[in-house]
Amino acid sequence: MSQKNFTSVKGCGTAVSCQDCSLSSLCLPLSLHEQDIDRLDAIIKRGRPYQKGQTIWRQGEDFHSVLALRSGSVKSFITSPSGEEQIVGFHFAGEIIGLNGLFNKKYPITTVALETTTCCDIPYDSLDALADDLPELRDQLLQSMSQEISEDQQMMLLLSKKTSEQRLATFLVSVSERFQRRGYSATRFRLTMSRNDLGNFLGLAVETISRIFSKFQQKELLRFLDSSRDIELLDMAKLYELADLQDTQTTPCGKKIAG
Amino acid sequence: MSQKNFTSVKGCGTAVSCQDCSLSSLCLPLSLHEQDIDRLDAIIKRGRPYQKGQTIWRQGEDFHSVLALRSGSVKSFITSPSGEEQIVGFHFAGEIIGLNGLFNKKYPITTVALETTTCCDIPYDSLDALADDLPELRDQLLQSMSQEISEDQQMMLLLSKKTSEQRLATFLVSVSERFQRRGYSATRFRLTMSRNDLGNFLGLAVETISRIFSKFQQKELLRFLDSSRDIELLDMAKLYELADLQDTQTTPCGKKIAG
DNA sequence: CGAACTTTTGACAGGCTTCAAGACCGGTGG
DNA sequence: CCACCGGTCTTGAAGCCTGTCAAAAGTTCG
Repeated sequence: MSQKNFTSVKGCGTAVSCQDCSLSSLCLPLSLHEQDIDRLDAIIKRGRPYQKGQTIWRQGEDFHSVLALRSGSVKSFITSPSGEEQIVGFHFAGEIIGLNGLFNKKYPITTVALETTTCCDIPYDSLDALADDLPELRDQLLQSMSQEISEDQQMMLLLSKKTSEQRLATFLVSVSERFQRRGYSATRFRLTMSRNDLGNFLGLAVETISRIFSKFQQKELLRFLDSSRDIELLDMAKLYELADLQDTQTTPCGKKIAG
Repeated sequence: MSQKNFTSVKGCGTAVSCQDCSLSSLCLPLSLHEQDIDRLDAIIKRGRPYQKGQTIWRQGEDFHSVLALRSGSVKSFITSPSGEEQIVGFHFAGEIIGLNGLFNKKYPITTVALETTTCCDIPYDSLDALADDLPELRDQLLQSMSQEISEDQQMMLLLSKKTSEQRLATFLVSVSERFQRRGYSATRFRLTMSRNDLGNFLGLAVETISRIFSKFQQKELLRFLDSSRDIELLDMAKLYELADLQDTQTTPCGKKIAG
């Protein structure tokens, strides 16, 4: 099964500068002046891609930089002392991850690539220094984190109050909105995470995820294309109704594009 | 039933400046110079106390300021379109609330006093201006939010993976640590929230909360003093074991003192 | 092509919710 | 001071949603 186009990022090759990157409007929605963007551009390191399953950073590791995802997708999870794992978010191209390593200067989560993933590495020391001069950048960082808090709290509501059907509907609608905002189809996309990951994230067993997907197909709310990972949403209205979503500004089930 | 001493805050009357406030080491853990504290002090407004049940701000309201709680306690919750409410945190004296209103310039949560509560009002415009000059203050704000993200994510794990007993144990141990850090007893304190609030927060029915408390009393893990709100923890070791807590830096079930 | 993994589907069980009723508590007024 | 009332808390019984166990079908990749 080949990677679908709508999850890949074009026009942002390894040599491209921030200013020319097609993601700049996503990962740099702040109103930076051209020269400021150049300064940010100067501190960014473009590393080699992470392969599927590769760990980007591990919980407890020293915090050193934040990453702007240029293509691909990742999952982040926390691990309890007894070994229980909880996925706390999926992230796609155009999103910035790792900011929550700020507290305590250690990454509080483990982040793993769900597919081949490329990203821009932004050393935090440099970012911090740059933020000294640029109030807009500071605001951007604060807002990103503020938004993440809201999203996590909506996840708390999901995990605490919603039924399995509502949870999956919420997830699908949220992901749909994120893709749409990024210019891709809102109704057809690839789920790069396994059913297992999905269940873990939504607080459900794998089997339950599978069952709800089957039920949704019977109800003709959605269907799968070539594989069980390529999905088409057929009845957005019903899905939205099921989801009982807060508003269009923040959604649970992973972070939207900052800003 | 009179208010227990260990939840009240002494030496921080209405006329006291930040510098002399007994909470300064809690709500101002940042390494501000004396003159900087004076500047912060100057922008803080000390309003009249909120009564039990009174709303401090409502979800969707325009964001204008953050609050430093000087005494009392509050609960914060989000409301879904269908009216479902989810408590996302309890806050006690020495904690700063409202920072997550930053994103979108609206409060994403409703906050209500659980008892008579006094607080310092910090207008965000002033705080923002002050942060321009004080890198330490900026770091403090970022770290507070970063910490809250970690705590919310541990709540996700709790809601997604833990049993009812583990949830309640986690809550008790977390609250205990927060009180201890503030200099109060780690084993005897007053639960200012109702069983209903507790259940809502932990994703359990009121009846379940009640049943687990009974079970914990049978097991002699804890006992209640005069009322069902005044608790004494008898077996911290067992409670910790049950809780399966991440580490001592961040705990779910509400925010610790920032810093 | 085969091994390992993922996904689906069925049967059953269990933890928690729901429903119901009674006990307890805290505040009010006679 | 005490009786009363509304709300909170506790306890029991029954039911359901979701998890667990098991097995088969589908998918991926060397």
